[in-house]
Amino acid sequence: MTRWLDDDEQRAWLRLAGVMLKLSPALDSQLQRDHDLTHFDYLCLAMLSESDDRTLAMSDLAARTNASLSRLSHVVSKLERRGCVHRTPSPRSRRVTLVGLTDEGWRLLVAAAPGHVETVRSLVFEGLTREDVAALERVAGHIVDRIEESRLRTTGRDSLSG
Amino acid sequence: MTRWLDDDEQRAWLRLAGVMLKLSPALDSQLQRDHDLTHFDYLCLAMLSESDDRTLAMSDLAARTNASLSRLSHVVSKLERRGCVHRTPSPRSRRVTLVGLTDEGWRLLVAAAPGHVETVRSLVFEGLTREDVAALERVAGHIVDRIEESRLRTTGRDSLSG
DNA sequence: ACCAGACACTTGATCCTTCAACCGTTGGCG
DNA sequence: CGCCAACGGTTGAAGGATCAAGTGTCTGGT
Repeated sequence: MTRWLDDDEQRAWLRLAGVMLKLSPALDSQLQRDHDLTHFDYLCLAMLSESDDRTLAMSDLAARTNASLSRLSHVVSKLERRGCVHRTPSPRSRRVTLVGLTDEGWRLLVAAAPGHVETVRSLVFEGLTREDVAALERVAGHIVDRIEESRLRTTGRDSLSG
Repeated sequence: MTRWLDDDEQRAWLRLAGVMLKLSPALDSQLQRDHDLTHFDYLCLAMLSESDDRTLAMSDLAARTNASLSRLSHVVSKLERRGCVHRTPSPRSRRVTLVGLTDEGWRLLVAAAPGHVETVRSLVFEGLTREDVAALERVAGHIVDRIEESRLRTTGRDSLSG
């Protein structure tokens, strides 16, 4: 019935699980210690900083940070209390709310970026060849795409395939 | 000052972050829905099932699941309440506690394994070449190793390097 | 014009994870 | 022997993520 993983796949899977289990905490821990930020907080600020007017709709920001709207909403509330971000109702449509990076948020991002990038470099990229980096991009992209597809497959239609 | 990421690295990093952000929840969600298990719960049961006597010391299990002792302790308590696992003081040393998989835990694992493996296969391995799998193992292993090293570097000695 | 359903979000409860503090045990050293 | 630092593990509180349910808005069909 079940097609189990062969030895190569099993080893690769164990390692990938290791990355998920260890890398997130490692990034969180550095950012938390140095700037009282989660890695996800940082990602939100970073994505906003790269957008026109440093502003995005909640949905767009959620898509770019790979997060659920619910998760994002909680985090934006937190960042808003901290003065890093502000919500505005969109003039285009009354159901979208725009999130904008404040000067305070920009300053925090600028302060946090070097340490974070240094951590990423030293934990991930240091010692990788250009081919490794290319392979990483390819495989990681493949996985993200497959997850995206499967989400569409299960939320899109439920009644087919029976 | 800071050595920023070049374009290739940045794209690869964005994708890897995407994997961490999306894959864990995807695995959790399937296991949660079908068997009321976290991916981490599952990993604990799986690691125990592959050990002699289906038993490990807390520290060993923590190492194999890439978890902190604290996290593991909470989870083992939960699995214990559920009857999947039991704690025993070790006869060898009074400070280690042994965790053993119960028959109930074994049954749960056997029931959950096919669906979980199917999910992993379809989200990760389907469509990857053998070279991709090898690259994944190599790169992921590299990252885990670097994190391990850096942990030793910062917890081992604090007073040196000044 | 109307209504059903989808969309864009928000909220509160619940659960999971982390953090700091703690306890008893053990190994090493004077 | 007696001390102390490190080890192995547990706990409770605090913060983060998820889930289910809710609000208000927009759209498409009739």
